[in-house]
Amino acid sequence: MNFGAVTIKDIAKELGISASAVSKALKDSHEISEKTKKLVLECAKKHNYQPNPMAQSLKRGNSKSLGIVISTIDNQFFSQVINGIESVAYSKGYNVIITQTHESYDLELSNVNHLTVRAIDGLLISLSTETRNLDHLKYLHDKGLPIVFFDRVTDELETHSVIADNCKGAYEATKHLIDVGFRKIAHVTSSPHVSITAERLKGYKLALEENNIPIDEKYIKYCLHGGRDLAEIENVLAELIQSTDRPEAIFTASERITTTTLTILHRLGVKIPQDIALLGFTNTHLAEVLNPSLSAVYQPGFDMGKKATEMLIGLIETKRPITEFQKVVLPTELFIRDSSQPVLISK
Amino acid sequence: MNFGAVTIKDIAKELGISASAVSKALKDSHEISEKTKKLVLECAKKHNYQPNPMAQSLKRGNSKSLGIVISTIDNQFFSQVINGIESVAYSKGYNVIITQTHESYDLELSNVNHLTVRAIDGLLISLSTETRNLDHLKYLHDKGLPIVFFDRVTDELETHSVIADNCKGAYEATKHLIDVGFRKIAHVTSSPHVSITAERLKGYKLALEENNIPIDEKYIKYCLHGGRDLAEIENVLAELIQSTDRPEAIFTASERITTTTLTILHRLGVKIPQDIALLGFTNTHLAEVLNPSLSAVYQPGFDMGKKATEMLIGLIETKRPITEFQKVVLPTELFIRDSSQPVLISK
DNA sequence: CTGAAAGCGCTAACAT
DNA sequence: ATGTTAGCGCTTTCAG
Repeated sequence: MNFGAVTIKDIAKELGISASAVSKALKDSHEISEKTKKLVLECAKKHNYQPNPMAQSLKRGNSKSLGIVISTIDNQFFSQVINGIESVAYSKGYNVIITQTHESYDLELSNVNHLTVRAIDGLLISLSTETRNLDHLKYLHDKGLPIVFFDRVTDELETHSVIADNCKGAYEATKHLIDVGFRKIAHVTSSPHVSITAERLKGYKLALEENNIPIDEKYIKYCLHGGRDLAEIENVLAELIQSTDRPEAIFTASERITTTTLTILHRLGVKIPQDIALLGFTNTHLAEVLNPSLSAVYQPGFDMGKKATEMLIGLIETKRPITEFQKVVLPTELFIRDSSQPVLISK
Repeated sequence: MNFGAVTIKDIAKELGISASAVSKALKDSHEISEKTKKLVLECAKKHNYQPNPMAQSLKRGNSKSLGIVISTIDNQFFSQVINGIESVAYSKGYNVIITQTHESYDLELSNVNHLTVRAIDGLLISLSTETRNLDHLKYLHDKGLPIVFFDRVTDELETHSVIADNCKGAYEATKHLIDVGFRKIAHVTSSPHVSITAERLKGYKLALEENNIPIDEKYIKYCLHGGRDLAEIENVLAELIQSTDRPEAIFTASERITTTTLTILHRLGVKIPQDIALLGFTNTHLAEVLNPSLSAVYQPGFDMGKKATEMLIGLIETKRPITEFQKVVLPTELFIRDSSQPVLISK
């Protein structure tokens, strides 16, 4: 708390004027004389006066804070998003409360509840892998809470959203694998109920179709919990590797699945890219120093956070109700490195 | 905000009783009849009553939130610390406001100010690399704000702190490098004004001394901004590499310096460990799949956050003033991988 | 057992 | 130009 805080009352008393005069002077009201203003400002500075945000919030009915719900902070992509969010939130006087779902619906529910109980002015959310029922968000949205979705979004609520161009990113990635000569390309992805899964899958299939490669469902593997635990991805990879018709390349669909796949293949002694090539969505800045250097689809995490927050604050601060909702799509970037090359160019 | 929120007043009106009765019933006061309590509880549940936290805070003079100041969230070590912090904060009903200094004193100053203005009940801080003057924290501490330091700490304030056993971690790392046969061991570290720098340097020197290796100042390189930008580390590494007496191994002192060093050496075409061996502090879960797999000193980030938060909440919630302050030291773990081996055992 | 009233710090409509 | 008052939602004496 505002320890030993000086209040408006204290200043009023010291100056022998009323509290409301001080309040008005502090916000440079036209109905206060210059002399008094100067006096008040000086006194406030002298005592390092800071308005009590609780009192202001109670009065104004806002909290100047934004809630964020993501799967986990311990993830390059999301920490970049958070950096983007903070870069605009702080400059507009909002602070930010981050909560993590760890891909669990129950945690998402309790986090959203916790946040709204704690009084936020708006919510930024990337849905958990498990989430299928959106009633908790619809309820709040109907009550008037501004919400902006990013990354894992939904069409069930009418509001703004920001995503990467997942379909195109996946398309380019798959096309690259085809271009360098692979035809048996597996796709390891998250739960089919998550928006990004569908979008990335679409891009993957598109690239195959365009190149007359039949889509083989046994090469498409879902991790229902988004790869929250290693075992989930281990099982899926074991199936692919032990398959009689083993894929030549794997295209992985998320930060965690990508890096975990690399780790598991390493442990299994599967050589990349000789035994199996690998390319995946990841924002790790270590991609070029991995073994082998990792071909990657990079998402503009920082910009995504930035854009989502701008839109959210727009929703919060606008007077009239919004009727037009935007779906912002940000481009991804494809980085070709060694892990997706059919012949390893060793250094 | 609590959108369309039901207040105590609303419940009171609906039930035809007074607001204070409702308030008391809600906290199961002994001076309210069981019958009324049941009525109130039912009504509250029916309308999904949530107390307004602003009003409660204003009344109680606390905010149930903790401020965190770290250098950056985009860092495995710190994101693990945050996970630890949240694990205890939420369970005790506190929420958490994270701010980043990006190693800048000015940002630290404005963040700390922002946080206290926003009314926090306590502060968890890892000092920025640039910070030398602690007046901003002393001032708040004197006013009674509970503060717990972690990671980069100071002796200038009398309060709890939690650190890794940096000296021992550095000692073990250096000793390992000596044991496998290196004698020319460089140390690339952060600013000499930061606590962890001194501690790690001490361990480094201790290991050298114990093995009768003279300490050579030209092998000790400081990054005054903690390696905030690449160029800083590039310069330092260039000096080491171009030295006529090039070191055989480098021991790096922080998450960012370690991973950046690996990246730069890669780009320069310096082979690890053949040309130069590398071992450093890092918490990245990708260490084993780096090229080469990276020998690392691992800090218990999660436990550090957990412990620091437990102590902070202890300070906040205790009635009587604390006189005994603890300095908790958590063990590090050394992982030997390929990057520190004099002969690479290739797979 | 229940209610009335005051007050946390700030603001704004309404006096003066 | 300045002061008075009421009230945001909740808690806590203090009366009844």
